[in-house]
Amino acid sequence: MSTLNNGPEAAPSAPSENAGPSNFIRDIILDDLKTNKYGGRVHTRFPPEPNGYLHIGHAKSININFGFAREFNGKCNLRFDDTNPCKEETEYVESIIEDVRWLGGDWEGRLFYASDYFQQLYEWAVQMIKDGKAYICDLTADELREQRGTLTEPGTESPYRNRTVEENLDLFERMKAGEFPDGARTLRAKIDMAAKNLNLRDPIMYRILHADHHRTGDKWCIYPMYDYAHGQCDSIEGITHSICTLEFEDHRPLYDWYVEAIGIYHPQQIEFDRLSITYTLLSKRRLLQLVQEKHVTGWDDPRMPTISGIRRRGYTPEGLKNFCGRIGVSKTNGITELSLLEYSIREDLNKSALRVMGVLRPLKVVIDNYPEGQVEQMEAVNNPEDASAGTRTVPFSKVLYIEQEDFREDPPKQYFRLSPGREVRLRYGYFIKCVSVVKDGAGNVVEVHCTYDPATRGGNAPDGRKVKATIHWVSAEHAIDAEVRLYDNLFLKENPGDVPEGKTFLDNLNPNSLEVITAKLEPSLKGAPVLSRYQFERMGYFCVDKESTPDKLVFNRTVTLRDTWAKIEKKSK
RNA sequence: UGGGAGGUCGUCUAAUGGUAAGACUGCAGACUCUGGAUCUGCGUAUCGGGGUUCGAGUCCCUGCCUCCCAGCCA
Repeated sequence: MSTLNNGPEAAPSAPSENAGPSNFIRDIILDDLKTNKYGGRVHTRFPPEPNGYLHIGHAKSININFGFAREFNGKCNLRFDDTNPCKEETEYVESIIEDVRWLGGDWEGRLFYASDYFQQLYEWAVQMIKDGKAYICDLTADELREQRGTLTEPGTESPYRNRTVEENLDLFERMKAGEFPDGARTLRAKIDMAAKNLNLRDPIMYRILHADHHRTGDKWCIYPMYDYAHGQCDSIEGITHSICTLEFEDHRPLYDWYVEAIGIYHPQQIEFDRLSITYTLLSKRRLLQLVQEKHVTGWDDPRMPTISGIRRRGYTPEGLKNFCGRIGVSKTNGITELSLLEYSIREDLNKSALRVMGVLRPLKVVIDNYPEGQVEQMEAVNNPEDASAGTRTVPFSKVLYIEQEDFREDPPKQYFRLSPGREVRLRYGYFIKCVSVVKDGAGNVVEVHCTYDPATRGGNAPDGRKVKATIHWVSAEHAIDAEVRLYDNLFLKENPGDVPEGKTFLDNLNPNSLEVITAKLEPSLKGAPVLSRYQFERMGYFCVDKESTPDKLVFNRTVTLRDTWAKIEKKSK
């Protein structure tokens, strides 16, 4: 660390300059590098099963696996764990590829499938049979379950455990040839029916499944189990650090057992904690249920925590990456607050999103002393955080819309916005003062009349007087309509899975997670392309939805801005 | 009551026997043509009990709590 010779030509110090806070996996890698355990290599893999769409939890894993590869000048493969033909589909493969790429994962052409290795896996199984390490078992699923024992009691050995090698070979060959129906027999590893770890009680290596596989079609009717496949796939690909989630901790002894039994290169499995976020469900099974039962419009519904959903919602890869950096990596199973995710997204959007004015819930304002028919082009800053984003003009005229919540006939204490007799600034416009209101039959204010001060053009008063509020607006004549979809949490409870007897997570669904309104937007938004992101000043970040058309703009609210006033108001109640 | 893994501010993460730190949240304030952003300040934590040590979040013993495991799922 200390360089005595720290002149300009001094060698760069330790490779961990951009490493950020430490975590236990990085420590392991660093240590392996130091001891030259893998010849200086770092090679990880991201191994999704194509049985659903990727979600934020996977983003964490992607960041870890591709991140370490990048950090240590290593490699990260994308590998589909497709050993169960009954659940896996090409649609999922395609969405996963798109999502990993969007998140910045670069597999550099190393796109693999467990199914690429079916033949090799089969040959190793034959080898294990010949070595007396595996046998064909005729027990039914029910019988097997009974004989497995329990958490506290050992299992009993299968009556088929001691078949001859010849008989096992013959039966396995015939299993492969399709002679037996689904479930009739299995190939089992001969380990120890009394093992404390249930995974070691003669686990199943192959099962018979007469099902079409999304890639191999009907070539196979026997399929390897996850445990029998995963370590060997890692081994074939030369993976050094096989990083997975905590629930596989119990499987590591089996992972190790297989690669040792076969006698091949032995990668190391390392487990970290799965991500959970408040008010959010991250379980493929339940997300699938939400889709199938149409509680949401699809996997990419912007309320879904899927990558495709949050992409459509307007989240950015950079924001997600920052979030992953903040949550860290450990082995404690905690629950991360949604506010941290939202903070990370806002942080990125604040730097990059163009500012525009849009009125979500319009209230008509007439400026009594503004010349009828006059239109002025007001100059507005596109992004105060980025001068290079430049400026644009926004039309100003006699009749405007402002936000309903920016006017109060009876303003509470601390309310700075427009109210009778009070002067506020229209952003990039003029100071206006409310002189009267028009009400409907029910007594609701439907129109506000103001006067403007021509000397305040652009937003500043030459006499130096101040206003306490600046509000956004659009010119009624020039505004364009847009559908805006306002989202709230999909679930009402911090932990959606926390349900009383007889209820399900569906009972925690937020009935108001989506509100659709028609907003009035400044005309510069005309033709905004799908997926483009904006900040509607003072309201939040919004993203053009894929259903948007040139004739009908559709925006999704990505996330609101921090709203100090809402907090004050809530507190005073 | 078997095996495995964990327990540090409200939340997430650091501290690798030597001053318990950072971020988010919350609260207070400054600034502001976004009640945004930014800035400043404040607050709260080592699961309990023993022990080793000059010194323990860290090592040892013990107790408590939480999570995972009995798919021919991954």
